[in-house]
Amino acid sequence: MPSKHRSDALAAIHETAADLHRVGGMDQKTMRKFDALCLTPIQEMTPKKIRALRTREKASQTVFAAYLNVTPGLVSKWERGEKHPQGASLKLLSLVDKKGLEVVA
Amino acid sequence: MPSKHRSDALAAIHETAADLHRVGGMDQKTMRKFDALCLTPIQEMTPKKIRALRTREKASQTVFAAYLNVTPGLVSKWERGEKHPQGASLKLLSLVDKKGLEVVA
DNA sequence: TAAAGTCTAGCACTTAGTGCCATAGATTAC
DNA sequence: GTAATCTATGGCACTAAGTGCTAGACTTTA
Repeated sequence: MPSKHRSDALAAIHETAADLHRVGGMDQKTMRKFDALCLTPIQEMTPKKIRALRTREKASQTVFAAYLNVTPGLVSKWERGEKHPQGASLKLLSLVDKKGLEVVA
Repeated sequence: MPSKHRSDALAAIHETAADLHRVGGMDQKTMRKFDALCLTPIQEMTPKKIRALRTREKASQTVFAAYLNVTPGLVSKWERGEKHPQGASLKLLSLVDKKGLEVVA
């Protein structure tokens, strides 16, 4: 069940080939919508994936939490399925998944 | 009023010079606490700073929100001071502030 | 003139996230 | 051997961040 706002970005791209051909004429300031297309899709994060991610980075829950600017207790809850990251938290986890902990340092 | 968990990372570092000298002997897997020290401090984000940040990146609220995986409405609320980003959201904004929108693409 | 993008705004609502504390199993120090 | 520290779980109460929806006004593009 993809939430509505997820498709807002996609909705912003209901421009067809006509726009694409125009991209060449855009200066860097206005080709925002096109950039949005290049966002890495965000997959859901299961408890197992989160823990695997953290252990892959060889960080304790406390340290991992510090990197994400959240509480250690929350990381524990994520890994036990008590709470489910979404929005900015999910984005941050995806970032770490893709690029490693260092990028958020 | 720095929240408690903010100092957890710092609390994890109540190791003195004795530990620091030991760092040389640590392998990469266990020098976590030391890494935590290198986290860029997170400053609070005022509405003005958020808007300045977004306009600096030349993104509409909708596109900006897409990057952060939040709703456009929330970005609007941040910029009007109706809601205050914290935790993962704040971390994400700080990241964009420091490294630009591209790093979260 | 219409269509679409941009932002504000309000309202109802859910639940993520915090704070605190107590427990217990590992490690490490002394 | 035992005290300290790190580790993680778990519970409980609570706040407010964040979502969803919708309508309005303004500006830009076609």
